[in-house]
Amino acid sequence: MASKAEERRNALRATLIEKAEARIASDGLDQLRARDLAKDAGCSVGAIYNVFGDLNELAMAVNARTFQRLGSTVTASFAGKTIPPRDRLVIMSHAYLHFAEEHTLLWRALFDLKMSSDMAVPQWYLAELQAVFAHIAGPLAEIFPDWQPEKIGLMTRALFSAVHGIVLLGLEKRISAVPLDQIESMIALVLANVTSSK
Amino acid sequence: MASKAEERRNALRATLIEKAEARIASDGLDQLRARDLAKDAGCSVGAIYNVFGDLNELAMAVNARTFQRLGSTVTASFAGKTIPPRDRLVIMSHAYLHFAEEHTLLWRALFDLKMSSDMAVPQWYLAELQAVFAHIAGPLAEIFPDWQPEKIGLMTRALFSAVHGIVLLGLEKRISAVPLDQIESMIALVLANVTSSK
DNA sequence: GACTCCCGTGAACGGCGTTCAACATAGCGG
DNA sequence: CCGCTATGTTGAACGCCGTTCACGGGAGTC
Repeated sequence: MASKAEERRNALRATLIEKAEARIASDGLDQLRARDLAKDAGCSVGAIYNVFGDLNELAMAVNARTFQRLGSTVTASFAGKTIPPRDRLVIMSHAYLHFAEEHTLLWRALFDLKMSSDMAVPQWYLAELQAVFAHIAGPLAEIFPDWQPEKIGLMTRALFSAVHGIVLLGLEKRISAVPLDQIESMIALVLANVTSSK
Repeated sequence: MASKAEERRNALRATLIEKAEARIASDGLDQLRARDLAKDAGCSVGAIYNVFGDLNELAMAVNARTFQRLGSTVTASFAGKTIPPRDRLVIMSHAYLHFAEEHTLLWRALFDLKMSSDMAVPQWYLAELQAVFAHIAGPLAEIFPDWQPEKIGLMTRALFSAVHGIVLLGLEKRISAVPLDQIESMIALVLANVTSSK
């Protein structure tokens, strides 16, 4: 049976993801080195390539975890409470901001990784994204009951992108070190104006 | 006199910037190679390092040009015309979008370059950014004459970041290949709702 | 014409991701 | 319990990268 071998393989896979995540979290995706990783995981460099095709695949696996944790955090921010749709959008956005701020390098790795080259976008990626979009589209449909689904969809993506942009540039130190509560204000300001009925 | 030498040095500097820009525009910042560049410019690899400290400095010089052209494009989009402040914001944003779409790789290099490490943010960078902010703050002050300058400044940065985010994710193929006119609609949708008086 | 200084040159260096021939080991039929 | 094979593991080696530096040649000076 291959259970022994497969078990070790899965154990190594888990270890590699864990160590890679730690290294990305502390030093950034661009500082991930195969030799460092082998040392961290107590294996040889070649062993990495028996589990993952290349370092990108490993980084993808880390991103999958990060993305899921991000989704859970955003979902948990409003779950179980009864909150007006406008406030729900603000609370979710703030949850997104705080996740990005607390796990900046892991969060950045989600977008720094270039997967355009060869393979298609993985399934889990689109699934998580759709879940996030659904969380935004729901409140929007409540706020604008007369809007067509297409317009709701467009606004959903627009709002997600807008909040993402505010968080991205707000956390970027070189442009302007914006205090966290000011970034919160920016998000609230934009969302309040966008979602206020005319 | 050092005029002969200095002349050649400046000529090489200009050539290197030109060739580097061409290579970034066609292949992206991460495909910029010192050896390729030396071949393009007809010099040795070492000569590059007599003009620039490293390839980052050269990429910075390319970014400076790109940033100035971006600023000119956005400014020209509404110059000389008398346009209501709301429409001016939309027109500027669309000019930003089209510049990013037409010079995607050069535009992306503006943000991909990591200058956090050692040196301070260059002066031209902040100056150009302030010019862009001024173009946004003007219309905003017209639309919201009763807002405090601090709130105008916050909204200025928020709107810039939001539009940037919409353009960024809209042009990102992996998330969803959004047609250009849909990105325009998203920007218009957000700006219309943000700048509409309640 | 000789001397000096400076700058372009490209081979060399260290570090990277990735590969692969050599080796170790686990599973298995006898 | 013993070979035999097939699969997993290893780390030296490969090719490519940015960057450096000892060398050689050409310009400026007397």
